[in-house]
Amino acid sequence: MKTEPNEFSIDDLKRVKKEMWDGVRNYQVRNMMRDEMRVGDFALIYHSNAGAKTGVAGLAKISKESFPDPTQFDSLSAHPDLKSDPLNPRWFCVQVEFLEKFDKVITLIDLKSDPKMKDSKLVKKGNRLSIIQLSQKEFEHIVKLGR
DNA sequence: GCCAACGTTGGC
DNA sequence: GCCAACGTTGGC
Repeated sequence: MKTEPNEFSIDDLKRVKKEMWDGVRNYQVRNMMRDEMRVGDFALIYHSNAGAKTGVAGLAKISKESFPDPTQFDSLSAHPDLKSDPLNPRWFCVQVEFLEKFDKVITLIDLKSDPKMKDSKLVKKGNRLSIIQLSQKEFEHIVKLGR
């Protein structure tokens, strides 16, 4: 799950323990959160736009399954969607809970040069989704690198 | 700051 | 439904 660390980082998640993953306004990503994520699923936290520290920063888990993203109805939020009907909401989010911060960031450069990651959606060009699915093996490999 | 690679919008 | 124009993302 991508986040810009100057907006919300793994350190912020560690401090607040749990956070609503709101603001997603992409249908594919919404569908992943709404239809596939379940309580207890693991999620790697990825720092984007972080210069040399762009990469995977830590581990979290899903602590609450999808619910309507309240920020879509808030005209003062960063991503209001006034066309979304409160009785039939368009956007959903999940809640994420901190598990651990990795000792070092596994940089995108590391991952791109890693043969075990060569088939991963994470290193494929053109991916702009803020949530990217990994295989079990890819996930376990990154966790091992992080620890 | 640049720009490729998207996704969305809206006229037709 | 098509597609040009536009806006956004995110690595570099």
